[in-house]
Formats: sequence, structure tokens, C-alpha cells
Amino acid sequence: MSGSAVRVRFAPSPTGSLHIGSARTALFNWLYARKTGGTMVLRIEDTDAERSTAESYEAIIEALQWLGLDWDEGPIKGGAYGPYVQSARSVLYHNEVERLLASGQAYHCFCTPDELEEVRKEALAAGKPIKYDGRCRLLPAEEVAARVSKKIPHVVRFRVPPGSTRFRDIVRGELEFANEELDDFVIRKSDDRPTYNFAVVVDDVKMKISHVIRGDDHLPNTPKQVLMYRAMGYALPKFAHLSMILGSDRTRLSKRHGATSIQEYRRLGYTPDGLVNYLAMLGWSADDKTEFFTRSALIEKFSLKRVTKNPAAFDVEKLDHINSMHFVRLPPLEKVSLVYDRLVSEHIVPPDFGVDEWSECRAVQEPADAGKLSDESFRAEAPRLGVIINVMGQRLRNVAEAATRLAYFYKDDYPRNRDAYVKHLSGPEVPDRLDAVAEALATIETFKRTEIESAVRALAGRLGVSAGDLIHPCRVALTGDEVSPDLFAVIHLLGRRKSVERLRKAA
RNA sequence: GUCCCCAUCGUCUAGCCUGGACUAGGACACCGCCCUUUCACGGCGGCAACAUGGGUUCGAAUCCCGUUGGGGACGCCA
Repeated sequence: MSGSAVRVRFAPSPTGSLHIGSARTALFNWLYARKTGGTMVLRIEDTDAERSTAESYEAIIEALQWLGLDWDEGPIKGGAYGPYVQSARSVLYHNEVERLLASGQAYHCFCTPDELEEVRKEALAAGKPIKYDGRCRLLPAEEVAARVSKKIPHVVRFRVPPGSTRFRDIVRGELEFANEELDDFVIRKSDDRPTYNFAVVVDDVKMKISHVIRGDDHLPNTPKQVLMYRAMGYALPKFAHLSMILGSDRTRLSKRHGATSIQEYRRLGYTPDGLVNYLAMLGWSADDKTEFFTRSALIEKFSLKRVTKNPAAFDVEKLDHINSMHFVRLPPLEKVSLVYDRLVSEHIVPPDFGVDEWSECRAVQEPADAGKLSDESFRAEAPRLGVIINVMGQRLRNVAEAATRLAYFYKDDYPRNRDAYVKHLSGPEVPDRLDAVAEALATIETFKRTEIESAVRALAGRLGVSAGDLIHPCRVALTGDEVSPDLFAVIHLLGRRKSVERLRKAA
């Protein structure tokens, strides 16, 4: 095995859903692995017995899968350096703690949480650094042995040496921390589990992680970890600390800024590619212009060297924009399927949507591979929906819009824009015109888009009005709004019966 | 409070390392015009930034220091 092989890891703790910020961290790790032909490891950090839940674990796995961020080693996949769940790695941590204890680089501490809290409060009140004072450092060996054998609850602390700790960060360059700012932190809790800082180091070593790419909220942990690598005699990985993602007001991204989990964005109708593209732009750029990236382009262009240092504010409008670029480029059948599911879940399309209720044009264009789909009602509607989506074109920017913008194709209680009614349907001349159009539609021979258009334009000529004088009121009468795709296509897709019915009703 | 990180249009960013080609480029949003039966898309144009003070230098967005502002970390959470 080559010592220079790239191995990165994403190490979430299963204490909630996959957050936007964590997803970005996962993405950058993934991109780096895919870019370099390295290995992506997924490790579950569940050393907090209290807060870790199976639901969170499931949610995170599912969100990663949905985003298309796959891993080469980890839960489900397995791998040579497992197990990949920290709660199953106790013996590894235990051995390393014993080694540190034996070499005197760690020691037992019997201070109770209450005592420590006391000390912390005092320090805060006195305006001093909040840190453990190292009072158990000097406990004689016999005393320690006695207390341990008496099963007095205790933790193990790392003995921080004097001096300072330097390391290099790929994003930030050379960094130095004074060790006196660090206190003798806990590496093994009284329940015998390792703490995060310790488990991370042991796992990253044992899993041969070459690059630690994580959020910069971990920066203050890094000197502690560096110290432990050295104390245990292991080589350092390379570090890359990513800036945080902030809310629109530049404070920590939280619920009050809107959706914060990947799951929520999924429900809102964003596509994985759109979300991934946007997330990649938060803290990274390929050059001064490009910002639309397919997944493979992202992999091809990605580089840790071009990661920015300053924190980025999450901007939903930009997300919408990037997402829409991906949405409009979706393969037709995929888009149809996505929109269809949305329409059903929003109750726009009833599950048993009528066989010949609306469509004289249902069979106009059979998507080539619609036959592959097994859902019968989908197969029945896919051709017409495909045409609808086609005429909607770029007007349909995401799945979420489908429910409101396509409703009038499927049911009669679609949204109505009051202003549009007032503007286009309130004139005294309107009823006659609508009736005339209805009559024309009822009598033309072939109900095709082009025929419909010439019939309406001819009618306008006979009435001595402009085509627009007929088109605008018809659009409102048929769709409930003054905004829609090409009116003649809409009429065609609505079908003769519905079109005539709505025009007469509005007249 | 202590320590750390960061600082270019409202927002995401390019440029910074390796000072000069920067009257600071692109994108989102916003505004105007064009296209068009409406809207969207598209095209064209506009608005809009080097936080601040001091150095270094012939020359600073770019290098150094201070200030200010923002963020993070200070747990037997991760």
C-alpha cells in the first residue's frame, strides 16, 4: 500500500439530520477523493451515548445517498479498517489510552463535574482563561492505584507539554498555538468511552487518513490532536479547515434562517445536482467565471488550493438560480417523473387521474421509454405531462413550482389571480369575445395547435380586433392568470371540451 | 473574559502567495431596453466593493503592524 494514497473521511455524529454545513464538508472530502482517485471513508462518531440515535444515523446515510456522495469504506460498504462506528472500536481506544498512561503522557483525574464547574465559574468571574488547573497531575502513583481499585469515578487526561504547537493547514497556511492556552483535556470519560478529540486521532491514524478536511470550528481542536499524534508517535495527516457557512445575516446558520438540513431541501424540491453545485460554490471557485458545474466537471476542476478562507453566507436566491439551471437540463423522462410525483403528492393529480377526462391530445407524443415505467397511472399521463413540461420550457424552474403553475391542466380549482381577472375579464365586450372563441374552438375540425391558432386569428380579423384582444382574456379564463405558456398550446393540451367549458363559464 | 480565525459590490466570488497590464472581472438579486400574444428564458446596458489608520515601496486590493467589525473555540458534546 502506497504511503501517499489519498484517504479522506467524513465523520458525522448521529445526533441530528445532515446539516448544510456538514454536507458541504462531506462534499469537499468526496470531491477531493474522487479528484485524486483516493478513498472516501464514512465513519460514525457516536461516542456520545446520550445523544446518538439510530434515526439520525439513518437520516444522515439517506441524505448522503440522495446527494450522491458515495463512500468507499464505511457502514454498509465495510472495508479493511473497520469497524466504522466508534462505539464498536472501544478496544482500540483503550489500548492507546493505556500506552499514554504508561508513558506518563496521560494521567487519572478524580475531580467531579461539580468541582470543575466551580473552578470554571471562578475563572470566568476573575476574567482568567477557563481551563482545568491540573490539580490531579501530581497525585502519587499509590494514591491513584488505590482510588482506581476502589472504583472511584475518574477520567483520564492528556498531559499537555509546555511550549507551542505548530502545524500547516492547506487552507490557512502555517498556524501556531501556545500550549499554555490548552488545558489537560479529557481523553477518556468516566463511562470509559473516549472523548471526541482522542477517538478522532486514533481513528484517523488507524484508518490511515491522509487528509483531514473538516469545518473550521475544529481549528482550536487541532493543536490538541497534533499533540496526541506526537505523543503516540504517529505521523501527522494534512489538515484543511473549511470556513463555516453563515446565515443571510452572517450569524451562525440556524433554523431561523430557514431550512438547514439536506432533508428539508430535498422536500422543497431541489435536485441533488443543483444542491451539490451550489454547496461547492460556497467556499470554492474554479476560476473567475464558471459557476454551473455538472458533477463530473466539479470533480475535474476541484482543488483544495482554491478553497476560500472567509466564511460564506447561504443565499437561497442563488441556490434557486443554480438549481434551476440543473432542473431545466434534466433528461425529459426524469423531469416528467419528478414533476408527476410532485403533482400527486400535492394532490394536483389524483392517483386515478381520469382516462379520457381531459385529453384529446394525450397520445400526441409518447416518450420513447415511458414503457419502462411500471406505474400505470403515470404511464397514462406521462405523454401529456411531457408535452406540458415541454411547452412550459424554462418557465418551470423547479419541481416546487409545478404544483401551482400546472394546476389548471389538472383540475378546475386552480389558483386564480384576481388582478388578472379585473384587468382582462371585466370589460363589457369580453363575454361576446369569449363566446366567439368558444364557438370557434367547438367547431374547428382538427383540434391541433396550429389549427387553433389560425382559427383564433381569423376570428380576430372578422371581429376587427387584434389577436391580443382575444388572447389575453382567453388566457385568464383558461388558466386563471395572465401568465402562461403559448396560449394555443395551452388550449390544445387542455383539450376541446375543457377549453370550451371554461370559456363559456367565464363569458 | 481568554485564545484563534476571517475581512473585495447587499450576497457568492476572481484578483492577493509571485506588488505595476485593476479606470477591480464574473454571477445572484435589483433597474432599464430588446425579443414576444402574456410571463419566463435569452440578448444588451445600468446600479454597486478593495472596512479603517499607519507603514514598506517609484508604485499596494495585493506585503507588514495597529484599530474596528464579524465568526469560532474555550464540556466527562462532537
